[in-house]
Amino acid sequence: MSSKRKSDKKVQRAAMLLKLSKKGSAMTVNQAMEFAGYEDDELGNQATKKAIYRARDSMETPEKKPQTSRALVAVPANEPPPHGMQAPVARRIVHAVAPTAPSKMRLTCRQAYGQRQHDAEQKKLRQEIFLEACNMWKEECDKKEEAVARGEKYRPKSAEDICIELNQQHKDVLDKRISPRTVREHVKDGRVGGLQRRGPKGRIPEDLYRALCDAIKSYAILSQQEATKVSNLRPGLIKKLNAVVKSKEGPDLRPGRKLFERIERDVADEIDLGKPNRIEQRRAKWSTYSNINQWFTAFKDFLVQHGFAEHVPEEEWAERGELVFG
DNA sequence: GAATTGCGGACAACTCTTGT
DNA sequence: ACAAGAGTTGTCCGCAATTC
Repeated sequence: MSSKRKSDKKVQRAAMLLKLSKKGSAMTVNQAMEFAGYEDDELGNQATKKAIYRARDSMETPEKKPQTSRALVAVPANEPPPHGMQAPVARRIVHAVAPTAPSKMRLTCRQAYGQRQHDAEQKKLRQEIFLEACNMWKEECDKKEEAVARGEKYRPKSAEDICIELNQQHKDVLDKRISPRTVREHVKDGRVGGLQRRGPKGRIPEDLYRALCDAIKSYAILSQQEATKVSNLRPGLIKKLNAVVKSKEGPDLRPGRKLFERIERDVADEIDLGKPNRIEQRRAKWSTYSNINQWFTAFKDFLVQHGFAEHVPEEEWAERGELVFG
């Protein structure tokens, strides 16, 4: 077989893989080339890639990519959900292995709370890193502009490189990397404030929304300190929030659990609505009168026993106090 | 060849509808 | 009244094509 025919076969194989991968999972052209038998040094060849694209396009039109449900990972009970559940790479792998919708598996309360807290922390961290990337790239763009104005040449660091650098720096703590695509868009549009949440804007003004978050946070923290309302804290809060929504004039808000869930997501890293504050509960227990009294009695005995102080008879306490140091 | 951009799917947050 | 699913809409971001 001639080398040309061999190479044609590889192009056809890669094109077929690329086409088939569109049906259930996304495969990059490089991956298709690897599977088709191309060597590592051939993977960067643009001409070959173009030939593969042409071959793919000349094949019959692939079926429309089916809608896939979110990747759901089964988590053993009583264990927090694993980190990295939402990594984009993982999503694609799940699609490739199971294109049909997997049956949903409910998380336990503890897993769900753990997941919410983890998500909120990740959101904050990602926001900070994203802002840093935007600032860095903007600085590079400004430098380039200034250099051009002076008639000089300046090769700016690319958004891609900046993101690679930051993602590498934070790879141990960041589940989902930041994308240079988004950094470029934000800087070009002059957007400040970092990543915005997806979806339409809510109807509640920002200051009111923050006030609601603070109110729920305070209420939850106080309840947790009592450590007595574990079982009904969440539903109780939903009912109270609904009552507030219904009683106030302003934006047309409908009562329901959705608003509460939104607030819960936003404050999840600061409180945990599913558990009593055991540490606070213990602290409260320690700080009772009898405990403090016991500590001081023991401390008094220690001081007298080791000769740091002298015990005063009870009838002289009013005049000299309970202990005399010296 | 590296960097950027257009396209489109995925996703998230919302509203609306329907069933209980 | 409430829960759950469907539908809608705006944003994010991966891929491939295009530009520099």
